[in-house]
Amino acid sequence: MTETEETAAAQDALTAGIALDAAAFSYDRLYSYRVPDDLAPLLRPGMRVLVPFGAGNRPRLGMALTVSREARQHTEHGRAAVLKPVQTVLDDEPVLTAELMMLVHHLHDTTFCTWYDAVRAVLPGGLQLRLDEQYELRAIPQDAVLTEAELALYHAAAAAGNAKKQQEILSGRNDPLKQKLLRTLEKKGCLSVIPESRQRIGDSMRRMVRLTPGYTAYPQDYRPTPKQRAAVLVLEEYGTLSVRECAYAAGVTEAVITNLVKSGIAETYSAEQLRVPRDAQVTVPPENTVLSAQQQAAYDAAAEAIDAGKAAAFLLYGVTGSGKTAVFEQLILHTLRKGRQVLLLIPEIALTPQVVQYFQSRFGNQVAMLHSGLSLSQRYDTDKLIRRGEISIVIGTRSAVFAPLPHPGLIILDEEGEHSYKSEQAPRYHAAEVARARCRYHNAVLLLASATPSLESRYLAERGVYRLLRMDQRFNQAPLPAVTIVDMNLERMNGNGSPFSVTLTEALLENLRRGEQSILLLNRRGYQTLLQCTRCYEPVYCPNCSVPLTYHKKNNSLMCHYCGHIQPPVSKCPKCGHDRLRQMGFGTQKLEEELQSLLPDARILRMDADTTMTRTAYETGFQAFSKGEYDILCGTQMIGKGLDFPNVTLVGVVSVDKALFSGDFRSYERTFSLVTQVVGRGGRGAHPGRAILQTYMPDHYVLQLAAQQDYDRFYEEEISVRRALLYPPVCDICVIGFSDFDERHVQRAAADFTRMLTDEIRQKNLKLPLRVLGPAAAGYGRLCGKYRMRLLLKCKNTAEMRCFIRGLLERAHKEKITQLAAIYADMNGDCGV
DNA sequence: AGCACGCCGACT
DNA sequence: GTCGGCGTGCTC
Repeated sequence: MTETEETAAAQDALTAGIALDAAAFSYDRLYSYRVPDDLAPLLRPGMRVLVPFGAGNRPRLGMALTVSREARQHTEHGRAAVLKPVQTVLDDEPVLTAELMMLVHHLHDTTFCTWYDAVRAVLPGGLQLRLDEQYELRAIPQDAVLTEAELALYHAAAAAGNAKKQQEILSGRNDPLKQKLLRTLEKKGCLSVIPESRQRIGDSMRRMVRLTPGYTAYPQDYRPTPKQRAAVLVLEEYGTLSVRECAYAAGVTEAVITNLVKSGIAETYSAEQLRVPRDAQVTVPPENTVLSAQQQAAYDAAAEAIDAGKAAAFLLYGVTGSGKTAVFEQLILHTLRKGRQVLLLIPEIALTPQVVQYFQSRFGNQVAMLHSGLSLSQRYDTDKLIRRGEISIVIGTRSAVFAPLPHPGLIILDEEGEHSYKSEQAPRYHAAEVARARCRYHNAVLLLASATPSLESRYLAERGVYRLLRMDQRFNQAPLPAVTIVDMNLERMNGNGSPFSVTLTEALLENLRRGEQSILLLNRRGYQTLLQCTRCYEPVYCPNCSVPLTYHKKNNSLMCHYCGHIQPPVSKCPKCGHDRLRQMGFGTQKLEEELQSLLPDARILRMDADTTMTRTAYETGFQAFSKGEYDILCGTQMIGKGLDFPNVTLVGVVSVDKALFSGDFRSYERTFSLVTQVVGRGGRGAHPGRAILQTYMPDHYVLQLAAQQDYDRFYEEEISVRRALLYPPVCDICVIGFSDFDERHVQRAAADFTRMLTDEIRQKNLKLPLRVLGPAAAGYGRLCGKYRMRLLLKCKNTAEMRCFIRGLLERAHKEKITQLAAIYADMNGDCGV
């Protein structure tokens, strides 16, 4: 077809808008492809395709976001752009719903990611495709001239014993040289390369067996052998079984079943097998729950909004122990009765088992959990059940916000201020933002809940964006623990060098005597947190990070908590060679040890990232503690969350002082939240609780307010600081991050970018409010061997501003700054670390 | 990222 | 004259 013919024929050609996999930010856009006539009936938006891309027309994976008949697009010169054709359609059915495609656009508009980054985020987990190649040798054409290397590879492959060996020899994975040979061989006609997409996960099927209607009607017409007879008896008893189970139950091999089928006595068929448990029983009917007056008021407000069928957002501020979970439960019941589904997000994977258990005991098999810790096949099956409408309640972590529920009516974010709701990789989204977009789309209700709402959410509630619901009384009027602040300076002056103040020690002993449980918080894991030279005072640093190494006693090694580096302990200072090092600080391991020697009879459970590597460890730990198998639970912040422990009457905060000064403007907020939550763990049952807060800064207002559980005062204090210093939520902050293994590269990239930014502001005569801070080394200047710098842009997060930043990133690539260092932009991301 | 195009020096 | 170095620019 000549170009003119093609132009005429293509006036209203079927065109697909494709998001390309593995496209770098600099050339990422929606590419238009022609849909050939034979693929036109197959291709719909939300399906994956292979398309030829670039000068070499190498097949690329892509997602069709639009399929439409539209007039031909034109290039700048007015000449009709010649579109390449879609090569293969990979899905039979769309894998993305219209709503998920809306979310792809939303993510792309708001988070400086590529189109396919956004696609990957919303794509149900089990559906990730991998691109692969298959090779077929052809006869060498007569006129072909091959190089020696080409000939060698060709003959090696031709001599391979079998097809599998041949593929192995030819496979050019991770071998650029071989890749090149394969391309030239293909060009010379000696080889065909067939692109293949591999879906690693599919439906799991099981061979089932049952008796035939013929046999059931006239069993006397058949003559089974004795072994077959045994299998028939099993089938008569159970009706239908898997072939395997049947053979096992009858004590015969599967060959016997095969013969049963041959003789027409039985028949087999395949049935779907789910790789997720579906055996939950309702033991606590939610209809029986009785709410307190405050709970009822919060429930009524949200339930009314659900009935109204219009998008609405609530911030539920409920003090620790006010019974938020019961409100969730009743709102879920209400939503299900409307025929709609519910999404409940929680901040940590480790919390899912107990939360899922709570809701499964009330809603049975309608509940499923979804998080990145599931195996691909579990995710695949869960997604399938959700799409099919067999799941009405999804409980999960951040990524579950994309769960393909057909028509959610309620989305809940529990502990909404937790920073795990913000993704730290592209797409750098916040689950609350995505949830808001989903609620707008479905006219659903968003419920953000916390005992210590983030400043951002509380601010939005004040501005009327969220409706504020308050629950400031504890359920059953249980009193808040009485908090004592202990000045550790006085303890040291009085000669107490141990991590436990006299007050805390006595309280622990008292609790032990009474048979009541205690919780101890220390936000440092490991044994000793620092190894320091006694001459030059230099701590022993991680070779890859600007972080001191932590000594772990269990494996007698020094570990880095950021990059995972492990090394044997050193006996000489790496800096000055001095051979006397002293161990400083203490972590949860040492805390446990000292606690044990202080209270030899106490049964102590330690929980931190080291003891809860597996999720079951967390679950069994929590269960054992709530059953009373331990007296004391000590650990890092993870013990501050989770469900009730009614028998806990003492909460001790051993130390959180360091958290107050982590270098992030949010460090006060986080510390307040941590202390408030862990203090609120106590005194939920019959006995009143007490809390002891050890600190070297007893007068610090954050600790004072946390001790009083006075969130409102804390908010007022903190918001005035944010106003004065211009920090979120009063403005937005966009972090521009730079990183590379070479320190000078990072410095030059950051400097060049900043220069370019100032130039761009002047040139474009930018009217948007913008204040530039930095560039400066990131909190930890080096992590995992990479040097890191950052530039902070205080700005207003508008479409215009994002467009400006996007432009900067593109220009950074054009000016080759991205060759010096990796650059990312993150709106309202983490400004510390 | 990959690939082609194009403009320079070293070679048959 | 031509082969191949890699700097530059584009990718529907």
